[in-house]
Amino acid sequence: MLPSVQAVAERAGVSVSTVSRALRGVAGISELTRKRVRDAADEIGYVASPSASRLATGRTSTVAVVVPLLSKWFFAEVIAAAGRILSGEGYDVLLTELSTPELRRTFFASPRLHGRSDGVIVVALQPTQAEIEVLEAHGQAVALIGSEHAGTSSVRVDDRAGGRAATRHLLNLGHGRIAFLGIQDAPGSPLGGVPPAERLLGYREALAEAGIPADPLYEPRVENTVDAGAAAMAELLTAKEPPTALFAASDELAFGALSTLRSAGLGIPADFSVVGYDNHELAGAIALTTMDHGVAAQGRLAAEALVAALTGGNAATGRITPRLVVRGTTAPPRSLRAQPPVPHD
Amino acid sequence: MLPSVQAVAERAGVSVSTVSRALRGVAGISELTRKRVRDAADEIGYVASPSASRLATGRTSTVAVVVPLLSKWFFAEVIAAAGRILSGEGYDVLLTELSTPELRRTFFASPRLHGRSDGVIVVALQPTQAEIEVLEAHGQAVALIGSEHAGTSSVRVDDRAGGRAATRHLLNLGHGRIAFLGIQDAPGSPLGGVPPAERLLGYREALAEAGIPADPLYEPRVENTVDAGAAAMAELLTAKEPPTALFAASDELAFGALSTLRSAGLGIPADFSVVGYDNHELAGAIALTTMDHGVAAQGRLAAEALVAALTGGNAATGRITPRLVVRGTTAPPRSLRAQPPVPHD
DNA sequence: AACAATCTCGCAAGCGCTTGCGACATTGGA
DNA sequence: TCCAATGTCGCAAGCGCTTGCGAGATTGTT
Repeated sequence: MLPSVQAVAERAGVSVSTVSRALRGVAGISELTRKRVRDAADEIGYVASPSASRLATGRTSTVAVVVPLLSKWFFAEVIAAAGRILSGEGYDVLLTELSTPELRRTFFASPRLHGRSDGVIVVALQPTQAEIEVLEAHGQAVALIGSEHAGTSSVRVDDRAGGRAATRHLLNLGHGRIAFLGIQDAPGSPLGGVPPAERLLGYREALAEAGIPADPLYEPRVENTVDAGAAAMAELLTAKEPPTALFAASDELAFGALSTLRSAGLGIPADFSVVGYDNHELAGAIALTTMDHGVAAQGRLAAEALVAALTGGNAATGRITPRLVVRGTTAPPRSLRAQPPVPHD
Repeated sequence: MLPSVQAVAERAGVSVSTVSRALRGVAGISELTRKRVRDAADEIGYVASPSASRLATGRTSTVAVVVPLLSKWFFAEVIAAAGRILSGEGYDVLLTELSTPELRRTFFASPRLHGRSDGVIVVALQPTQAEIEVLEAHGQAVALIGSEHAGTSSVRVDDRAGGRAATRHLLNLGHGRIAFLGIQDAPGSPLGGVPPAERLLGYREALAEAGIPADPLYEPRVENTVDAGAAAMAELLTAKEPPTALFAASDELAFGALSTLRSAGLGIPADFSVVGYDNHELAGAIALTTMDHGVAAQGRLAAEALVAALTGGNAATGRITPRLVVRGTTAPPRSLRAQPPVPHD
């Protein structure tokens, strides 16, 4: 039991209400007594009991961050970025990992957060309209990352543009046979929704622009893990006419693909080009060419939107356009490299 | 404003105190009325206000997890593992990132956590005895990861044994010139303490066992990043007599070293062997031989120890012995490979 | 000099739950 | 049949803070 308002009040010779107002900067207290109170509080090391003030005000100054899988770099990075904004604004951050469909279901069904947080940032997971409404019914302001819904704050990444850019980069290098390695929810994954197909659409658009027909065999979709990426790449190499380049929908998939390519004896980027998606913390270490979609920025924007909503603003949606980061895994296909450039026309 | 005890009490035709006791399983309530109360509560979707019960009981059912840097895999993994235990036990988990010395200082100086959490898991950061006492003075039970202090729970990794094992692996392969790449706090890092020198000690021990003198030039220490690892490796390659193998104190450093080695044209593991430390999520993707020190287990053990302490147990310390995971970055040195094995005596 | 407008601050009633204590009902034993 | 044990439940006093309202004190106006 640390000192209470009582103690401060006595020490400063004022009432508890004055202490409360003085310490929180409420108007109607003279500068002089305010200072006196502050000093008294400092002297005895007073700090208001969160539970008590939460009970009295009904606000918790806490926001929950909900992710499907904490240990993946993307989520950790988002949380870190959001957390910095949030704690800077005086909010506590409550962490919730919904790593199984079971957890996910009960989370959205029960009033779990009620009275625990004022708002929640939902990362990926693609909550349904109904699920969002449940959260709101329990007094939560909500901000979305990786999905969007009319009327609720969110940060939107233009993955279609990203997909286009990645693919065009490969096309511009001269590749004609470009495969796309997409993400598909594993059974038992908590994501509960089709992950962004936008990257695939961007890929197809770019191909169409170049007059190249889409080929289903070039569009495998697998679970988002290194191993799955490796396996899928191996599969692609067995095609009658294997691709000369790969656009992977995540860096992890790209990592897997690269490891398969390397152990297959293919030179990167001499024999095969790969571009990833994320600009993972370790993409640089592997020299992976990839799309940076501002992961930290996503967290930051969501946090800012939520704070705004919590302080009287209304729903806002941030936008991010991914940008290409060229490193060492992309180059013109071998077929083009020996011969001099063909004069156009 | 969701339903309160009042509402449940009226609906069930009992007093609020009975509702409270019935719902929390306190003895002294007949099974019949208990059920009646439970039903009433379910029907109107009642859930107790955390703030109110926290205020009344003085317990928060929350534990804080404090890390220096959230976005690093190690910390994310620890948090994830600890979080699963904690939420399984009914605790909320509060996240605190102390990414600057400034944040670190004010965190340990102020009663930040007071009334917010019942306990705290401090990961790395190596808090001083005094800092721990401050936490305890503010009513926190504490569990340590990556440091230890008499009387407080902690999980201890035998890094010396780990260092020995990694180095012996290299020695056993026949390497004689083995460098150690250690971790050193960057200025401005929040760690605030010398990171585990134990790995270095283990390395030296193994060397001594083999009768190989330690060489300061073979023991650079750098910031724990991929880039720093890459730079340090480059430096090592300029030695008059460069090493043929490296034991890196973290996988990130190893990643950096590998990238330097590869771009230097050295074959891995043909020309150079590397063993890391962590068994990073992506170590497999790179086929990195490394020491697994049960990162998730560390989080789990700390959480369990804390829960035990919170429920009346006393300080416990978990122990972990790292184990070697052999992958593709280690092999006998080139010098040994051409010639047939020498018959031992 | 008198009165209205402002400033400052204290009173007291909550916020929604927990819990010690006592009242009443029920049961069993003598 | 009477009394002591036991079992169930309600009363009411907090837990520590916030805040509407009103009382004095202070300042400015005419």
